[in-house]
Amino acid sequence: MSQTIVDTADEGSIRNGEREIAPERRGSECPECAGSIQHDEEHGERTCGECGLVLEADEIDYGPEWRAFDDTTDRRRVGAPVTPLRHDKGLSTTIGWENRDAYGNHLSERKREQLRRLRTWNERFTAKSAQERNLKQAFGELERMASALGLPKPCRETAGVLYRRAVEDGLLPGRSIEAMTTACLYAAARQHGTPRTLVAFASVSRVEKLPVQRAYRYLSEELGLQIEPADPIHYLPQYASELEISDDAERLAREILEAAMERDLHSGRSPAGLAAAAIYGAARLTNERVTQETIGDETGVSSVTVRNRYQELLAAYEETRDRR
DNA sequence: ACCTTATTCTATCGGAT
DNA sequence: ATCCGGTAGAATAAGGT
Repeated sequence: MSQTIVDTADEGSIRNGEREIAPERRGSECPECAGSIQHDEEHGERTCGECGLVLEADEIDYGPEWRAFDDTTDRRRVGAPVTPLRHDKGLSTTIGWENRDAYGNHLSERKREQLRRLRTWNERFTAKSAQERNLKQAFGELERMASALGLPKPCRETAGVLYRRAVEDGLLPGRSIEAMTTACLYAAARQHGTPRTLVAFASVSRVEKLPVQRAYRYLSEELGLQIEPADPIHYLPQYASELEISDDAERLAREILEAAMERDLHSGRSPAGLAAAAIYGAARLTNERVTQETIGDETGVSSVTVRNRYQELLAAYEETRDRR
């Protein structure tokens, strides 16, 4: 949470001119309804507590930078980040099997005994660090995929923790590291309410969708993960920004989805599809020109699904609206 | 592991703007 | 000319046996 403070302090200077955000938006009140702004670090968003308006998504990661920007030697920001993603340095030693010294001479019985004990222990340590190397590689992959998908830090950490548990519980044998890391990240993203579709993960991962899916099932089964179906509303911020939809439309889409959920229109339907359809419906209501094709391309949902969903979504929305 | 069912996808077309 | 809405059949997901 200390990061939250850093963010708000830096924001004014860093973001000046970089984004077209009206000054009043940086305050703590929502420009629409004057509700208080919640800084939701987990979702990487700043949202209004009252109306759900998302002011900013996909925030900058404020981790340590490892360098100083000014001409002083002050490296205040340097410091080891304490994170579950740490691993050991992977250093290890190998001891040869021959009972000879560096000149090829035979060793005394006493020395041989000593070497045997050393080998035994070295074996144990290197076995351990082999696992650490495995973790290191896996964490590197996690970072790569997470940043490709714009997933915030807490989410990556959860993924790291999940992966470590998976390794410790011996879930890895018979499965590729890639598939398992991807599965962990997928699970973590859903737990954190920043879901991405499996297809999206497959596109940044080095493995196909199927092994990832298998690994995910296995993972959630074995670790007893309780992950609820993704909430379509969580897809809205990313879709809206990819499609360059106005804030108004995004908020409208949110209302549409809420109305739909009241009527249980969402059960059995794919969350991503619902979100895409809500965006389309909202854009249509606010007279923003977006074709079903474009939505489909950007969201990975087919245009057929978009049109099938958006009509019933709008119907539900209008009904709820009329009752007020 | 296989089967069932509901949902989504691909491909396609006629009609509307 | 492009977009929309609908349809058929294939593919896929999830649950049950």
